[in-house]
Amino acid sequence: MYGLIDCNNFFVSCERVFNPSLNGRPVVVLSNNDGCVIARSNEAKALGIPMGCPAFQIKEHCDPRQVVQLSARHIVYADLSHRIMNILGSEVEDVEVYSVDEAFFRPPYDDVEQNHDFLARLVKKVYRSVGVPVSIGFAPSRSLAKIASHIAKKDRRITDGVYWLVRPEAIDIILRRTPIADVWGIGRRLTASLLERGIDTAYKFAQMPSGLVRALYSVTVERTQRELRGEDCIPVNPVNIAHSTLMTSRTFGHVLTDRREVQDAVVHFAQATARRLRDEHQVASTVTTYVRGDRFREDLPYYSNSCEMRLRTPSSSAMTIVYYALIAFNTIFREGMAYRKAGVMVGGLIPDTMVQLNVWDPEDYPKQRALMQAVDGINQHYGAHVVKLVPESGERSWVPHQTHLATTSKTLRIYTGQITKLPPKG
DNA sequence: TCTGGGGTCCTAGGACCC
DNA sequence: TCTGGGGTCCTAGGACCC
Repeated sequence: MYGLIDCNNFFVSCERVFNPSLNGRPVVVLSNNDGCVIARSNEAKALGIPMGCPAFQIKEHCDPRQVVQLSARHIVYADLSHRIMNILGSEVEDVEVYSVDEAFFRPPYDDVEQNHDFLARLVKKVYRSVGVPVSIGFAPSRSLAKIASHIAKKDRRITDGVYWLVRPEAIDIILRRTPIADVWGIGRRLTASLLERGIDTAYKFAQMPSGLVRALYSVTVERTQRELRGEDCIPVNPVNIAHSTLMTSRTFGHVLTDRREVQDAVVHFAQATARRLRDEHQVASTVTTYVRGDRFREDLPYYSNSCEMRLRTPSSSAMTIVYYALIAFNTIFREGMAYRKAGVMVGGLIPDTMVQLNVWDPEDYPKQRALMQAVDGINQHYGAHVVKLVPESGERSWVPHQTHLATTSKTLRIYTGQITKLPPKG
């Protein structure tokens, strides 16, 4: 049996924790550059604003003046997420954090009624202590738990925020009412393909011969099908386990053409990625830099390219990651092109305790490691960017804009890292 | 005027080997 | 005329997720 806890309209709910006047109003949270809608309150959903809607198209769905638009503050959301996951971890076993606003877990009782009561209390406890409303579903498989949690969310009044799908007859009834597109793991392409075959509900999909599903699509899709039949077979990677790739990328606030300006961004992304590597106690075997133009500007030449570098010795040192990211950047940068986005990705990650030193490597691994520890220590103490190792111009002409940041109290600005402890004078 | 960021897994096909 | 067979490893690209 699996439980799934899912935060309702998570980013909007987080903003409401700090600004209760947003309650009851249509609120959306916007992605970087205030580009797309990435979270909607129920009121905003009711106005017909779709997920992923570009901000400038909100007016096609309603009067934009009635909608509160907020720039995303992911640091705040991550923190509230941790608090919720900690509460969950203190109440149930086998928590698998699946995303910032979702986690699977094992419900504690054999009896469904007992579980329901216990989890309904958990929903209340999370709301009381963190202020974010959550929904919980539980079922024999994760895919069914997903469907159950959606019902729990939708019919909150009658479900206490908890819904279970356990008896086969009940599962059948619900699957008949579940559009195929709503099944976890069935995206746009698969939906289109299945609809062509007349498969429009989760129930019809579950009834297809497994061999056919396997032959037409893949083992992944077949597993999803078995999940709907109540079999537990999706190996959700315990996210507490290390990543296998890490990426930092941004769409710039505007198109850049100057090499220095784009390079600035690449250096910044490489440093940020190296920092995350060290936080995870991992080292990278490859570094990839990519750049691309603005896919919506037909008046500019479009160019997109990437280059992967293999490191002689896996590393998490900012100097090394930046060094390779810049070699890759210089390989792909073309004068005369217009750049709107860049990113640095590291791959082939392994625990930093497992590095094989390469005797031919001129880089002095232990020294670099000690240096990075010192840098991280200083930055930890005095605030994020006191010490940098590599030249950034400081102009940061690439920085995305965020014009709808919530005005907040000083306490919250400290809390979100907008104000940090200053170094002592002298 | 304005269109996000960060991940995972699977498969097909090529290189290479015996 | 005839031109093996099977295995592994790697990579690029597609599909999906939140």
